[in-house]
Amino acid sequence: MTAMTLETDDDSDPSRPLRADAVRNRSLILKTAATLFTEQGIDVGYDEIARRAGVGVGTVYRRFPERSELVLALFETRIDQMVGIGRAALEWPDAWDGLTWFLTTSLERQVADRGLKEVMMRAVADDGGLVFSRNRIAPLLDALTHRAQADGALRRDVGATDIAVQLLIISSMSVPEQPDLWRRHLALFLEAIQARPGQPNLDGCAPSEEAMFAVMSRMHGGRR
Amino acid sequence: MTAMTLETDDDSDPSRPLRADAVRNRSLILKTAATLFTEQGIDVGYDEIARRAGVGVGTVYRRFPERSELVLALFETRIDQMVGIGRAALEWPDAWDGLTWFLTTSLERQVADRGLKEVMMRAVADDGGLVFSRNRIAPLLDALTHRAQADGALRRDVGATDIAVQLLIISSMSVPEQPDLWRRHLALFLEAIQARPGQPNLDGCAPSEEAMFAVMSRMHGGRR
DNA sequence: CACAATACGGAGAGGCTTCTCCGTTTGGGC
DNA sequence: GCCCAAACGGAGAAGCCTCTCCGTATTGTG
Repeated sequence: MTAMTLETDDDSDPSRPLRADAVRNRSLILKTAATLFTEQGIDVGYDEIARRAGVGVGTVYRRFPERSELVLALFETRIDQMVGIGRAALEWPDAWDGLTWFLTTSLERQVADRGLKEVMMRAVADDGGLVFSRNRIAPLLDALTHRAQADGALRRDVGATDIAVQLLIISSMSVPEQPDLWRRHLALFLEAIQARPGQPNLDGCAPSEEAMFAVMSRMHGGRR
Repeated sequence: MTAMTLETDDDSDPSRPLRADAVRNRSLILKTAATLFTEQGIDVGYDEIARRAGVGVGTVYRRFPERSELVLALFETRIDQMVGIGRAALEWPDAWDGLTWFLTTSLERQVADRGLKEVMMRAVADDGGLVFSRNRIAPLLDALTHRAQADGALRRDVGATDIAVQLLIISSMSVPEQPDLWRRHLALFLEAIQARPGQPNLDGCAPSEEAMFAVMSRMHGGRR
């Protein structure tokens, strides 16, 4: 399920391989963190990860001095998949259906995985090591937006950042009490952004990058 | 600006009046907290309040052992105003316009006052002393919803709780970078919930009280 | 098998809150 | 003006993080 591909640690000498016990512990930590991140989000304490992995805190810090290294090692493949979904959506014959499918599928994944949802949010808001995922997904959403507008299906006064903000907001609507609540509100949003004759124009303009950052970090409380 | 009407403290003997210095400090604290709550939200540390009011922390804790007492003392009148707005909205000749006006006006107030926004959220999510405000506003939103539906202006498959959830979510969209962003998204939401011929039906059902609670507490991180 | 080099564990330092407690000050009835 | 109840201030206890450090254990190489 998880990558193991990254050379996140042993910063000094890249050739020196990890000792056998270190390798064992590293994957123990990754496996444990994967579970904890999905269930409780990417802010679980290192102490908790260490305890559940049966290692000392020191070991976790030694292997992943930056939390973002741990997060990246675990979510890289999932972000790759999101990018894949975006590209596939661009291939759909109908632009609107492609956009719809992209939003639905992204949300399905984010709703099932609290960690992923947070990664997507922080990817926008953080100045840390997660920005890269924003840089990979934003152009896709842009392309999907423009394509649907060119097609006359999406209203011209909404921007990709409007959609991004709503996407992340709607993803916060998944609660155990009513797991499909987000689908209703996605449906409502989709109806709202569909181009329709005689539609009044929206005031203002789509959020700037900075405004979107601000909304996102406000939304989750914004750690570190 | 603030109430001073509540008998929040001196729990033991209600007859015993506060000493002059206590009264002076109490209103100092209220004045300071009013500013801090509006600017930084209702979770500012008591230490901060005490420092800015020029009193000791002990004094703040003595006067307001429960944070909710302090919050209530400060937001009661503002909540009264919200109720007033709701009632006024019900008087509008056109049901849809009344609902629209209510949502816009509530949001204007919440956006200008971080504390108020949080109070409205917690009023929903908390089991603390704030539930009462939820109990006062919910019936009004209910009435506004039903009225607009009876009028054929509001689609019948959205519930008051759908609107409540969106209301609070949109209020989180106010950021200094783009202070009017929320207006765009309110406009979109309003278009989405307007009744229109040949509209597809929404799946699922409006959030239960519990689901709404859960969304709200998740939204802000949910203290205490 | 010996002995670096490497890695381990977890106590505890440091930083942040919230909240308590008690020695000192202040108020106001007499 | 005296005196005690009432109120004050703020040091510090307690809880909860993150992160470091160092004595001990494990690895694998010559």
